[in-house]
Amino acid sequence: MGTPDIAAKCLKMLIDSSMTVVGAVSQPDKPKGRGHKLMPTDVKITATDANIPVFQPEKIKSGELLPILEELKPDIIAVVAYGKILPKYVLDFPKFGCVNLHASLLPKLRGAAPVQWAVINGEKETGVTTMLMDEGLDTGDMLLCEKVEIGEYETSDELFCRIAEIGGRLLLKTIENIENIVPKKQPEGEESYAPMITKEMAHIDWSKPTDSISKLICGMNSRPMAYSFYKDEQVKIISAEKGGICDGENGEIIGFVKGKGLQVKTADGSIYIKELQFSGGKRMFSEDYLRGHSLDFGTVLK
RNA sequence: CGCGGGGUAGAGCAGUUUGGUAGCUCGUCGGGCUCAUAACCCGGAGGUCGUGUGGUUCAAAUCCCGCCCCCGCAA
Repeated sequence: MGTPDIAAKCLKMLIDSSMTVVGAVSQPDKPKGRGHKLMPTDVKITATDANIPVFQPEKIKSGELLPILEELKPDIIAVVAYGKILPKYVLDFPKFGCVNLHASLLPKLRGAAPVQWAVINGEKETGVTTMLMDEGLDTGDMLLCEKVEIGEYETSDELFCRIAEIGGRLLLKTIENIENIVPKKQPEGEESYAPMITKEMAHIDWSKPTDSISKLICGMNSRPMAYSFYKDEQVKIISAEKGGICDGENGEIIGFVKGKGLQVKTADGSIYIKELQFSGGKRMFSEDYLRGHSLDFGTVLK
């Protein structure tokens, strides 16, 4: 059971393994993208390609999944970013339970956006954990886990990519050895949460320190992308590099430094904006942007 | 039928309203200057203006029609 790309990647790994995948469950297709076109979910695409039956119930809380479970008779259910809480009747159905892959070292960063928050918080490492699901939010007993390092300027997207790979392998390993792995309770007192990322969280506060802004920019890449306002116009800051101390107001565009980018002052230093994107425009290096547009230096980004 | 912006030289843009010589900044190549530092001056190369062998016209980057692609918002 799963929905987006990471789930599809795991599904693909399971399909290619010695396991028999009897069916896939995904969120219903929703209109998305420009023009509100109905798009199939990534899991649906992968499953369909492999001729595996796909089910997309609107609701599952009140038993909607039961007939499907009874027909497929799964020994185990793998869940990756499905997007709905699983009710007890589903959790209890398979002989070996429901195994979930979560992109953090539990009990840290439980919730919807563990990868982004690991980056935004400036963690040096995070990881992936597989667990036996219970009715709580990422509270099940842990099966296997693996650490993953986070690079200095690594974006959420890049990290996600690596985590999908590592996580997929871990999930496979967990399922293959499910009978021999002893579940461990999650240690208490170390819980933290990673709520869904909202647009507002991506709004850069230039009165914060350089490190924290730099991490926000990486963490919000590529969705929703950190942003600020230049004279009432929204600018997405795609990538940036940390810079040294300079004079000026927080958020002020100090100038342009060749090979680095637009220098903007922060609480304790500055940041060089390498790539940016104005609304309606496409993303480009700040150097390229300045060839066709003029920016007033001294303007304070809000 | 969600709303909107755009495709012009290697890059970023103007020109389209009011059809009539293909323009600007950067880069690049050649030369000069020697400090004015997102450095300056002079000169050169580089473009089927997304696409149709589309329509209108004496004449289309510009007006009309079809198609392709990119991007912002909203979901």
